[in-house]
Amino acid sequence: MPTVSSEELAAAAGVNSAKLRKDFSYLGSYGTRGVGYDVEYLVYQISRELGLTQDWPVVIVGIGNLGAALANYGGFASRGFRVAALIDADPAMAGKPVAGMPVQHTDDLEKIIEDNGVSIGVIATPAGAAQQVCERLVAAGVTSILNFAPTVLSVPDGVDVRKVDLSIELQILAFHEQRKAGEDLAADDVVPPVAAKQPRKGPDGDVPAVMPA
Amino acid sequence: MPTVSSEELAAAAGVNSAKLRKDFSYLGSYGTRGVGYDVEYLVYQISRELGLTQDWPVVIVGIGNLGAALANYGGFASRGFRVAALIDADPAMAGKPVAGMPVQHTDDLEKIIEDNGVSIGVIATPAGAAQQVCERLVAAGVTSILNFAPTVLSVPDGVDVRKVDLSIELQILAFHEQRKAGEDLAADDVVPPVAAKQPRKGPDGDVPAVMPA
DNA sequence: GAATGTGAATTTCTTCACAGCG
DNA sequence: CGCTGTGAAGAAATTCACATTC
Repeated sequence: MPTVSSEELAAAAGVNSAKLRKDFSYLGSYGTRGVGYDVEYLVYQISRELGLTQDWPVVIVGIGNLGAALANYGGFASRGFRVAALIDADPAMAGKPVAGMPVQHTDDLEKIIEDNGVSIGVIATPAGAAQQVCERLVAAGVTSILNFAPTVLSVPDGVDVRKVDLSIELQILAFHEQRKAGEDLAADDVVPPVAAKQPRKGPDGDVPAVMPA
Repeated sequence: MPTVSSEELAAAAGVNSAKLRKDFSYLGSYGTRGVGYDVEYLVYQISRELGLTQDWPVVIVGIGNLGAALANYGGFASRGFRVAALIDADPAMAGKPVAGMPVQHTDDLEKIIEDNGVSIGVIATPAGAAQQVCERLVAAGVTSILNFAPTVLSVPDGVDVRKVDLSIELQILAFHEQRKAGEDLAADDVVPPVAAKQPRKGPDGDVPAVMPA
């Protein structure tokens, strides 16, 4: 399939074709009127815009089950991420191979970051260790952190943190599940705009902005 | 702290106080004018609305590193989720304890779902097994699926699927990292609305609706 | 003829601002 | 007096619809 129309892409993605065209237009005019978009060229342009064509060395700190799962995760390599090092505080882990790579000790964290020019760190430690690890990463030059530990990290300005809470997705499913069960009540309910939205099939979904801890 | 004002909550969450009050108003009028919101009552009402007060039995299928990490994840219990069973296709895993619970074999999947009244399933299998597991879960009565496998699942109407792609969050960080690096170029760039947004510190962030596989 | 790119129209979301209540 | 709850105003996002290009 050498070319594709906005209509086809929109149908596949479950969005309006005009929105798709407008979004693409912000990246430039890569389509051909009367024909559509050249698939290969479009993929390249989007990949470049998203930074997928760059090589991003990352370190994973905390090689428990989750850290090991991340180290083995195939999706990283295909998106331009290269796991530069696995780091753990447990001396017993040091040297052990995980995902074909020896685990290194936390003592060497700063050197590893600097030697590999790492600017993105992944924290998969227990909650108690996360803030300290975070501070060492930042001090060593990391400016983006992906946090899997169930803690809110505080970082200086200029450092980005994204927190992944594995239970939030479950909570969203449970929320809709609850609605399914109480569907007959929905009619006489004062249905709030956000809550009333039925989940769609596509890769989307609404997360409330505010949620209790 | 027995009560809290919308102003305080808004500051803590990094949002506008009017938005917060309007959002709360959809749940009902739980505040007191001149005083604020009763913290305990508010937490209860929000929890109930989100379904956190219910008990949701879930099964985890695929007990590799990721499945084991999920089984051990403390965040589930506190949000009303109860891991009812761990299921794996490897006969060597059967009976082995993970997170204080014996792994069960896939053969018994249907019986486990029915006996426990499970409506939410978590798939942490390799990509190749995911669709088949999904179909068995659905046939056995599961109506919500959280998919960690790197595959798009197809399901019948009425079944919700949410896909967790661990690399997407990294990709978002890399996207902003790229912008940081090329900041001086930003000026003469035709900056698209979405892409131009700087990441904020709060628990938010924008994921493009359309992204190449 | 077919499909893009984009102003204009429309819809949705957010914020303002203030009446009303405790 | 302080703070909620909410109409009205304003801003942003989405969709329409069509001139334009291949």
